[in-house]
Amino acid sequence: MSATTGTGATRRALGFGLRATAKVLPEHTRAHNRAMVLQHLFHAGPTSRADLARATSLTRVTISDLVSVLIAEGLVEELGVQRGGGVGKPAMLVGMRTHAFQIVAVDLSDDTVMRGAVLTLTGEAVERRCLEVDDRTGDELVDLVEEFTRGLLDAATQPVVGVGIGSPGVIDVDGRVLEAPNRRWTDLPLAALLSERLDLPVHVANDADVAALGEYTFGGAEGSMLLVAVGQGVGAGVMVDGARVHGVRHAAGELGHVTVADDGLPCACGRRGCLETLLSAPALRRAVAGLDTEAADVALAAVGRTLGVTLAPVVSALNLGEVLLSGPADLLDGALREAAEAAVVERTMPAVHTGLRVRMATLDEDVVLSGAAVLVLAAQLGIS
Amino acid sequence: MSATTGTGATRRALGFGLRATAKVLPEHTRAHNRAMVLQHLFHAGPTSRADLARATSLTRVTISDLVSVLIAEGLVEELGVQRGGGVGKPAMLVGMRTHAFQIVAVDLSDDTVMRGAVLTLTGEAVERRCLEVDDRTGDELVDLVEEFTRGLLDAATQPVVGVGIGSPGVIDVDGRVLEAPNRRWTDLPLAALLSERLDLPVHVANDADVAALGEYTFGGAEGSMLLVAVGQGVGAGVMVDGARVHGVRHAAGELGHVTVADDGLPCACGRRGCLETLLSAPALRRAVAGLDTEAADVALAAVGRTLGVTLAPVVSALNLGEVLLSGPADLLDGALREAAEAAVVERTMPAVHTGLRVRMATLDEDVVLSGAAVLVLAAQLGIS
DNA sequence: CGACCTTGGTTAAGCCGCTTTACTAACAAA
DNA sequence: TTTGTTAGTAAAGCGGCTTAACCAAGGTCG
Repeated sequence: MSATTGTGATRRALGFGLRATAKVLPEHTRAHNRAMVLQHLFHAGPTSRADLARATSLTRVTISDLVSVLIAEGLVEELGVQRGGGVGKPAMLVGMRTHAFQIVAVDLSDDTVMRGAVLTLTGEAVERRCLEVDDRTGDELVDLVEEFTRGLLDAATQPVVGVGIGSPGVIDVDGRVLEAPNRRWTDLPLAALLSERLDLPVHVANDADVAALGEYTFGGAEGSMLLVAVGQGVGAGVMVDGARVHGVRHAAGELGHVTVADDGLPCACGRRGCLETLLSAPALRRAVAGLDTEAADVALAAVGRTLGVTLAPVVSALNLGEVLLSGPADLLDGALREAAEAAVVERTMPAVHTGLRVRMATLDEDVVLSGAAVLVLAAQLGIS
Repeated sequence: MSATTGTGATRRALGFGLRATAKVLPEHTRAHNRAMVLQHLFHAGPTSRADLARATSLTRVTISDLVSVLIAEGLVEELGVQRGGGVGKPAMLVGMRTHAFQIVAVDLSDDTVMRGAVLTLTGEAVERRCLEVDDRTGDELVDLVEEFTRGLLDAATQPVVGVGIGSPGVIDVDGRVLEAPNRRWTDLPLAALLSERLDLPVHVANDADVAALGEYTFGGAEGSMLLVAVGQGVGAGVMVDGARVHGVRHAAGELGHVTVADDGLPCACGRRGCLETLLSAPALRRAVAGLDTEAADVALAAVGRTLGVTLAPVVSALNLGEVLLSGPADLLDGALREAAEAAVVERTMPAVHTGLRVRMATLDEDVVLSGAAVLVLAAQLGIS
């Protein structure tokens, strides 16, 4: 027989044992290669057509064609010839028009205030807004999000590619909020709803997942990484081999309610000793309240160690390259982080922990907004 | 701008922040759709062209063309008309010729004896062989594997699609053994070497990873799952959203040397309290030696609980659907398994553990052989 | 200085792979 | 027997990439 090589088809588990793959058409080829070009321009900056061809291993002909379409769409522009090259005809640089389009991003991770921004395609904030939530929940909260988003859309000075939203809760790939107790959202198709009302592509995902995505694309994080987002609670976003992990019930990353202390404090979830009872902004502030620096560091290190102990099996199972901490730096970036790193290193084998870093996220308060932007970039342009 | 939708391009992290995607050509479209057809025939059995078209959402024309090629290659055959249908022309069933090709699989997970088999495409063993290793290591062991494989190839009664090997150690995607201390293999391109010598496609992967793959394809396991392989040590294979997890340094699944006891027994790795000091066939046998059934169950339950405590964060981070245990059933399938399941459930939130099962692997001693076969099926035919 | 070389980019022709449309084949129901 | 329904094939067309051949615009070198 001929040793024909099949593709590594993207698979998805469907119920019991049935695997579905989607058909691929010639135009998907185009979409893929187009995304590859945009991806390159996005990360490497202005590039000549010839260099694009070399980078993608497509031919100059195909690249030229592709670029001409992108120029016609306004996504790309010619930037003049590259001076000072060697022999041969000097190259014409083409680059993404990163400021000619904008993205609206909304961060719902805080219970009390929603934050939003108008961003360029490179994630620079052009306009920021905040809005008190005033204990609104359920449909009322949806209306408020819509209104808030409309305001941001009005503030946009360029065509908007789409809206990205990071929200707490369990959210499926289509942006349906399956469960977000604090918001009183259950099985709410938030993305579809807003997309309909705003007549724009809207993408919704879990805030911690989105934060991980943001760090991956804008923060330079590795493709196998876990981000621990510390706020009113704890969540995590996980990326494996460059792809977001969703899990069987879309609940991947729900680390806040793993038991970490056998006779720990009671938790809001009804059980005892959850990670969240120790590691959350309020819990940490309580833990260090009234202590001098030294004593506070001891307390923080204890929490850090617990985090490290909890993450060691995860790091081993996935052979992660990085663990990022996101949240209040005064609490996390110090004794806590160091103790967590030490514990992970101490409790894993060298093959797993060599090269591993436990570090702070680089995007600070904008992680979720940036990540929400990546959600849009990835879905609309294939960039991440 | 036009709201063009990009593809979810397959990405891979390359060093720091650089992402590479491979170009896609029209013929990749073909390969993908071809794999999809084979995949369907493999899992659903004989199917008419018209049903294949409906299942894949390709047109009957394309399916007919694809099938005719597969028939010409000998991979597929017509099986006569489907009797007793409703109105209309009765359909001609086509099916994979699962017995017209064979796969050679080798299991190197045991230190002392290598096991191998000639399998049909559905994983049925046609011939089994064993060979004492006699403390051979390094190049000598490679030669022995080659000789052993040659024997199996000679025993094959049908054309062989390829050779699959499951081996302990850290192994990269190209089948290069980066590190396998007990075999004295370091940075050994085993797959390339054997492929060259045997003039056949050879695929090599970690034994636990391969076991997970086997359970996924032949054992009906879910797409987000972790398999704990207990033998002379402990390893794990992880699948997330239907794809194998490799990790940054190809060391994903190395759970044996996670610390689980703060002042535990000394481990061969030089540290103390590794999971492997409690959970391995020898360690378990020692633990229950001389105990009556009840006392043995208490001892096994203690280990099971430790395993559950270790896995709880992993299950939460990935929202796994299943955890499988593979190894000696007399030790694992009972108090140990139940305690592990109880601990995972007890220590994770409902959204994570509802629907989760901790169960025994179904393929018993053949897991690694079956998995090695899947390695070949996936690489050569796109089936998994 | 002009011929030649090198590199960037475009045009034309061709192949591959899918779709739509239109056809034939084979059966059940009326 | 006619009609309707479903399976499968044939022909034409379109999208998307490649190769081959070309022009453009600069260096290098005799």
